[in-house]
Amino acid sequence: MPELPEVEHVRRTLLPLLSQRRIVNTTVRLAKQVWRPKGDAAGFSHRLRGAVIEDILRRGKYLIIILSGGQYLVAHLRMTGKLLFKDASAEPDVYTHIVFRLDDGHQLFYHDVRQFGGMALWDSDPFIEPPLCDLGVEPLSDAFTCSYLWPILRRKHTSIKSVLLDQHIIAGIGNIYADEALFAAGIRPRKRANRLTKRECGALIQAIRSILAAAVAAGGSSVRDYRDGLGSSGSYQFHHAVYGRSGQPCKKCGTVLKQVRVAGRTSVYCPTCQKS
DNA sequence: CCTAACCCCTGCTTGC
DNA sequence: TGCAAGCAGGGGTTAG
Repeated sequence: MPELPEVEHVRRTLLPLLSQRRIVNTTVRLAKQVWRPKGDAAGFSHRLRGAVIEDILRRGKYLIIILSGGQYLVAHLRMTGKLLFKDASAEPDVYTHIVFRLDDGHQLFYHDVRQFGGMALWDSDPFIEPPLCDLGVEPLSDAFTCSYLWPILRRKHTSIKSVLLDQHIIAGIGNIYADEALFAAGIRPRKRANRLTKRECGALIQAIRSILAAAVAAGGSSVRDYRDGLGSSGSYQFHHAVYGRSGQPCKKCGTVLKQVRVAGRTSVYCPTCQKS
């Protein structure tokens, strides 16, 4: 469940290690994880040969590796995906589905137990086409304001939690940070989006900003699977107020935290601190 | 257009 | 102790 903070931390750990490295060989061990050209392991590997990694960007939960020659390697880790920087002697295990060998002998492993993630190779600007062009605002950018979010909330009849998880509205929030932000803003996950007050909208934006920033600084949350580019855990899970704490006392008021299903996701909240 | 449900997948947890 | 069912969930797709 890498969300924005985890993906951003992966980006930051990998960038200095991969920058200016040339991909000398690519081995695809599970073709379905090559999303573009779809399932074409040979074409994917062939086109990557000799490409130099120039930069790594992030948009929402996507990583965009900028390559020489006008190519772009776009990765989405979904639930259990990892991009791991390995030395020359490392051997891929059964969950390592793509192996990139670099000119300095190091390797980059795409590792994904549940095989939900994947990588796409573009030979033109991927930002102007789906799925990247359809993503909503970056929540840590200056564009994430009440004047952006409030008009959207007013026309949404679904739960506020569904809105936070909708990548077309805000890019990068997943189940962990949706629950944490709603707790910090004092709003229950099942509350209808169009029932929020403008004050609550403002509080929610502030909560999302501060929580995501703190989580990035902590290297993300390692709940089950998430590891950064060097295989290290993050530490923000120790700061979770509600996620994964159903049945335990609220850290603010002591009330037992409740668990409900919202938008098909498990959601934990404090019945006292969060208003419906 | 909008919203909810389903599906993909494997490892871990739960319950009998 | 063993085994099966349930759960975890991002996002594309399908159904209503």
